[in-house]
Formats: sequence, C-alpha cells, structure tokens
Amino acid sequence: MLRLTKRTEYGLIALVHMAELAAARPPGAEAEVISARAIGDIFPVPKRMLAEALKHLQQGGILESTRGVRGGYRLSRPADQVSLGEIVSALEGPPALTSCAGMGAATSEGSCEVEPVCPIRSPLARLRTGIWTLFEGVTLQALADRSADPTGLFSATG
Amino acid sequence: MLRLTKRTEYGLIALVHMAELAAARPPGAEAEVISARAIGDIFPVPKRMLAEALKHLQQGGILESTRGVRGGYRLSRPADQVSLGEIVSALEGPPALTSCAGMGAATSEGSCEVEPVCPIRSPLARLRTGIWTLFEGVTLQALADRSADPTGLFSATG
DNA sequence: TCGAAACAGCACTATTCTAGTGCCGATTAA
DNA sequence: TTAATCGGCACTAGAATAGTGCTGTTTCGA
Ligand code: SF4
Ligand code: SF4
Repeated sequence: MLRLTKRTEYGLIALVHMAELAAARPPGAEAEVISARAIGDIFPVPKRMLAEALKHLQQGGILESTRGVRGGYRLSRPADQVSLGEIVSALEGPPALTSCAGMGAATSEGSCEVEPVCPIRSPLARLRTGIWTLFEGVTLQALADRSADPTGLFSATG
Repeated sequence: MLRLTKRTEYGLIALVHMAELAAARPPGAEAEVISARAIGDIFPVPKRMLAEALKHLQQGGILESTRGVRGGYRLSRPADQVSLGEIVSALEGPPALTSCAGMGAATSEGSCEVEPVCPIRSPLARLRTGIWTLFEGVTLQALADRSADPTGLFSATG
C-alpha cells in the first residue's frame, strides 16, 4: 500500500536527528560525527537495523563515515541540499510504481506478459514521475522543520 | 519501493479498458456490461486474479455488477468522475506511507515504539497527504487518455 | 425445467519481501 | 594492546503478495 520500509523510516529518523543537531550548531562549525550506537540510544529502534540503514545511506553518498573508536557518521552535505528522493532511493533502491517501471532501465527483459499491450504502463510511468518530483522537492531540511509543510504544496497555495 | 500490487494493476487495466470502450460509445448510450472472462481474453493476465480485482472494485462502489449469464461489470460512474485515489483505495485498502499512518485512525494503539518521540511522523503524514492529493487529482478519464499527462503537474506549468 | 455462464465468497498454497539478528573482519583513537 | 566503531556477508522468522480451487447463487436462454 505504498508504504516505506522500516529501514527507510529508521534512516530518516537518524537523518532528521542529524539535521536538527546541525541546525543547533553555530553556523560554519564543522559537523561532529555521531555513532550508530548513540542514535540508537536516543530512539527506541533496533540498533542493528539502524546501523543497516546508515550503511546504505553511506553507500548512497548521503552520509560520510569515520571508522574506529570515536568514529561515526555525519551528513556529507547540508540538510537543505539533500532531497527525500535521494534518501529513499538510497535506502530502498530505484523508485518504481509498477513492476515494469524501471526509472532508468525501461523494458527490463520480458518480465511482464502484458507489457506489449498494457494500457496503463505509460500513464503510470508519468504518475511515478509526478510522485518522484514530489520526493525530489522535499529536502531533509524541510523534514526537520517540524511545523513546516514538507511538500510545499499547501503552504504555497494557502 | 512504493509499488502497486499486481491486483491493482490488473484492476486498473480493466478500468482503463472500460473507459476506452465508453469513450468509443456514442454519447448518451448506456454502458454495456463486460464480463471478467471477456477482459481476460483481451489482456494476458491471470483471469482469476483479474476477477478478484473486479470484485474489490465492485465492493468499492466503482463498478456495478450484473450476475447470471450475459452478466458482467460496468462503470458505476463516468470515467471522469472516478479518481485514481478511489481505485487504489478500493484495491489495496486505505493509503499509508508509514506503519503508523492511519489516514483516519491515527495513533492506532501502541503499534510503534518510536511514536512518542518520532521526529518523522508528522512530516511524513503531511507528505502522504500530498501524494494522496496527487492520486485524487488523477481521474480514470485522464489515465485512459494515453497521450495526456495524468497528473496535470507538467502540462499545467509547461 | 434444465443447464451453462457469470458473479460472490471462502480458503488454500507457494513465492517473495520485510524485519531483525549473528558473526567476523578492518580500522582507529586511547 | 584494547575497545569502539564501521563494513560485509549470511541467516532466520514472519508477513505480504501472487495465484489457484472450490462451492454457491443468480440469471438468461434453450
Ligand atoms: S506492463 Fe502494465 S501490467 Fe505489466 S508491469 Fe507494467 S504496468 Fe504493470
Ligand atoms: S511513529 Fe515514526 S517510526 Fe513509528 S511508524 Fe510512525 S513514522 Fe514510523
């Protein structure tokens, strides 16, 4: 039902937490690293899953990691330069709305029998683009601003 | 990965097909019923699953059914008065982006440990609303118009 | 009257995905 | 040296998805 995975939620929680820490820092100050353990101590989430999410975020280029004792993670970019699209993409792979909807790799060899005559493939691909545009437009900064409207859809019109 | 289920896709295929049939009919003509078997003969989808999807659409009030031989389904409303939101909702239940995101029933008894301190609950709930607004804005008619942009996001601005 | 075509409901299996855990190696500051 | 930390692989248990089977009910038409 269009649901994000738990891993994604855990990753988002960690990122929002980091963004809030960054917002509380004096401007220009370098971001301190924070360990997976430390984040897990703050939020009641399975520490191991959280570590898994952070790993994926590192691989996606959203976090930078430092190994060894006193190691940890930090945002590789300011929070207002990280889009939710990037985050979700790093945590659960390339976006798809249908089984055939390769964002980059369209027509992924005969997976779906219907494809040659499918009347919904093209419209749904466009819809997916629309959804993704939404995700790309939401920054981590906007997510961390609790009271703000992350989508900008309503605050812009109302 | 934010994917629709196969059942939903099959249901959408059937609906779009019916909408196309309706578009080919002279205005004012009553919609003919079409059986699940007939639709299954046109598209290479598992007939039984298709029937399952049609059943759900009937329960959701989107299709009207006629039983007995020569029976079948037809749209209960014109295609431009059926939103994709309704369709998806009928086929895969109420929308949710997170595990806690009851559209109607918020705070569904202690399912998530994080909830009291969750920093992403509120922003994601708003994002889900944004996505759902998108779905509500797309009509079956728009989906059946192959060349058109179903979301209206791009044709409106460009 | 009878039978076939169609919807309606229930239940079932197999496969895939998700959630979560375990383990061990590599790195690094103390 | 040691302990804390990231990094990679693999594994289990549970849930969701995909798909099928069967039986009942309605209705048209022969
Ligand atoms: S071709 Fe059509 S039925 Fe097949 S996966 Fe794509 S959208 Fe779904
Ligand atoms: S409370 Fe937060 S972590 Fe829990 S399900 Fe809702 S969004 Fe996810």
